[in-house]
Amino acid sequence: METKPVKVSVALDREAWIRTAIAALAEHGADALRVEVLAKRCGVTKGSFYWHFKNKRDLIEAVLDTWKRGRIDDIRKQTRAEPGGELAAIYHTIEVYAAVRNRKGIMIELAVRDLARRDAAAQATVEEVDAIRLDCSKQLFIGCGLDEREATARSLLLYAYVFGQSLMRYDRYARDVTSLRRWIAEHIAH
Amino acid sequence: METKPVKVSVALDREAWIRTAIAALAEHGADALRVEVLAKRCGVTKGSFYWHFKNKRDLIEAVLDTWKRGRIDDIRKQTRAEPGGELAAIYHTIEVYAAVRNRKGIMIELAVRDLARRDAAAQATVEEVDAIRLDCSKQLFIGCGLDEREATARSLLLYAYVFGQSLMRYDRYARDVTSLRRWIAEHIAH
DNA sequence: CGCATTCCGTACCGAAGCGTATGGAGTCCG
DNA sequence: CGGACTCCATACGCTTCGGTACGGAATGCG
Repeated sequence: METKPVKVSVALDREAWIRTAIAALAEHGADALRVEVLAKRCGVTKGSFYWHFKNKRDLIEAVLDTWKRGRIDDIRKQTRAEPGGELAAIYHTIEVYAAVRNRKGIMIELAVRDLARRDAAAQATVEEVDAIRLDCSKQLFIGCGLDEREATARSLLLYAYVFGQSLMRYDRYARDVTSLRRWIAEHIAH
Repeated sequence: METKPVKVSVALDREAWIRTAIAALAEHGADALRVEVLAKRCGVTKGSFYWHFKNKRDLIEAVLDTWKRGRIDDIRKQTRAEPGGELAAIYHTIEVYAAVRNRKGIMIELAVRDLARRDAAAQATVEEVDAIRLDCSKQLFIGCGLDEREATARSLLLYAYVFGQSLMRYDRYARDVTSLRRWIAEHIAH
């Protein structure tokens, strides 16, 4: 019982490392997960790191787990649409990933997907999150009255579009990017 | 004049390094561009590398340049559609990036885009290629009779979809992935 | 007070990375 | 034959990274 405050403190510091790691992931990509670099960022040294984590792999898996839980929570929130609000939820999902705002979240998303190309655990994490995302989005489309096949397809198109769009820079491609995005969002939604 | 055969040979070896680098890029991602690793792959040592290249940066820019020229050539070919064949060219473009086949090309594409997030030169290269791709694709849609706004939007949607789709694993998402992809391709094309 | 636990700093090791210097084998050419 | 040039191997220095070992300050607790 008396170990409770201690463990809380430990958990906090471990969480601080994970938060710093995710921030580094957002700013410098997947290869920014270097122990001494993160230590400097935390204002401590490696000694602290190897107290809280078994090794680098331990941190990576903790980061993946934290990221996964955060994504799943977000998905649940966005999908918890009252009947009749499905279309609005769909538009909201598209807009959340529309570059400008939420840039940090997008950068993390891309960094994790980059990790997934060389790391089986990251690959599994991404697949799990994507499966939930696709399914929840599909339910929204079904709630709009679409049949199974169309809902499935539109859901995949939605996420493939938002991720692919975050890989590109099309500022100069069109005069009115906002109008462009709106057309696409409408074309995906219905 | 007599230096001609020599220079050809030199160019060939330099090209061999670049080809090896691009192959490593496809297999192990952006951080696979390491001098000694590539040297082992080429069956030589660093001594050869630093004869053909000033430094690692020199190789990266050569790789980017080679990739850029290859992409632009491909785009020109795919877009050189005879009048009336625009729609077929659009479908072909989508199918080329549909994961299964051409996996190597997709992996290179993702690796270069990963580089672009931390490297200004790579960023510029990607932007240049994307600009041409989007423009050529837009012309195809215009050739199908669409107005400027819709052609612009569908073109962006097309490329964002194919890139984003290559970031995901949706094998288990639907029973008939082929049917899924066909629905989406038709929805993007018209 | 004194001991144990928590948390972190320091020092060190081996591996791997980039880049340089230098020599040497082969080739071309007068 | 002999020099010059091409291409690469070897050896080295420097830095960074992951990981371990150990010590020490701080804190809590009997």
